[in-house]
Amino acid sequence: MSATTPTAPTKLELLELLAAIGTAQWRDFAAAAAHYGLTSTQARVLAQLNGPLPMRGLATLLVCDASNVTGIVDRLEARELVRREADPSDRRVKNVVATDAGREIIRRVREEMQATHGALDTLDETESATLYALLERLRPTMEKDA
Amino acid sequence: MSATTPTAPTKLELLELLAAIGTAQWRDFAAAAAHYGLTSTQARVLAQLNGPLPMRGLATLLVCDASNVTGIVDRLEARELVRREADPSDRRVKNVVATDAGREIIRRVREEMQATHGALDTLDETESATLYALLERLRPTMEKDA
DNA sequence: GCAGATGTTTGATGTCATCAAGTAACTCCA
DNA sequence: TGGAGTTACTTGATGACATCAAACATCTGC
Repeated sequence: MSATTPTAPTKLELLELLAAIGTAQWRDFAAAAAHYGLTSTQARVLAQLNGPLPMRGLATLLVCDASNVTGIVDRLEARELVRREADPSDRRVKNVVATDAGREIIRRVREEMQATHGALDTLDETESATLYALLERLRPTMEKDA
Repeated sequence: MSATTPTAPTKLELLELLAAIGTAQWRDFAAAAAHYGLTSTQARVLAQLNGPLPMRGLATLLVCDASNVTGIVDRLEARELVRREADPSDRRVKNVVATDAGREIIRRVREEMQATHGALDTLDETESATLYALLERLRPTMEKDA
C-alpha cells in the first residue's frame, strides 16, 4: 500500500467508475460475439451452457420470460450451436445442450475479448489478487435482488 | 495488505468475476429504471445528458447508429423527459437537453440501485480507495476499441 | 383420478439494433 | 460564386429481444 496513496473517492464516483468498467466489458464481449455472427444474448446463452439445462433454467439464469428463450434457442439451434434433448425423467422439459461447435465458438469469443484481457494484463499478481478479493466481497450483495 | 492474504486468481476466474459484477450492476440499473417506466436504454441516454448534446454525439457515446437515437429520443420526448433544441451555430444539428423531470427521474434511478449501493457500503474507506484505484488503472485499456 | 401447478410454445406488441436512402445544411476550394 | 463533397438527422425495412396472455402437455398431491 505504499506505491499508491489513493484519495478517497465519493460513492458516486466509484459507482460511475464501476458502471464504466461494466459497459466497457460488455462492449468487448458483444464485439467479440459479433465477430462470430452472434448477438450478445446468444453468446450469453452459450456461456451458460456448461451442462444440459432446461429452457426454464435458462430463463431463470437470464432473468427473462421463458417464452423469450424459445426464440433465442431456436436461432442457436438453426446454426447447430445447440441442441434440444428430451429429459428422461420429465417429458415436459427440454434440455438445451451446447454442441461441439457451440462450445468452440464461445471459447473463441472469450479468448477474443482483447480489451478486457489487455486491461487485466496490466495488473501484477498482487493487484489481481487484491481486485479479485474486493470484487468477491461485493458479489453476494450485488446479486441479491431487490 | 495484512488482513487479506488472497490466493492468486487465474485470469479466467478474474474475468468471470468481473463479468458477474458487471451483469449484476446492469440488472440493478435496469430494475431501477423499470421502476419509473424507463427501458435501460432510455435511462442510459438520460444518464449521458449533463448538458445539451447533439443527436450524433449521443450516438457516438452509445456506440450505435444515429438513426437509432432518433427513436429513443422520440420516446423520451413524448414523455417530456427530454427536449430537442435547435443549435444556434449549425442548423443541421438538434441538441438534446434533459428537462427538469428528466434530470429528476435519472437521479432517482441512480438512488434506487440498492444492490449496488448496498454492496459498495460493505467496503470501508481504504478498500473503496483501493478498488477505485485499481479500476481506474483498468479503465483506459478497457475503453480502447478493438 | 382429478385439480392445480409447471414447462414449453405461439401470437401480439413494443423497443432496440442495423442498414440504405433521402433531405437539409455546412465546408472548401477552384 | 457556386458547385462537389461531407455531415446531421430522419424515414423505412428488417431482424433480434423483451414482455404478456393464452394454449397445450405433463407432472404432483390429495
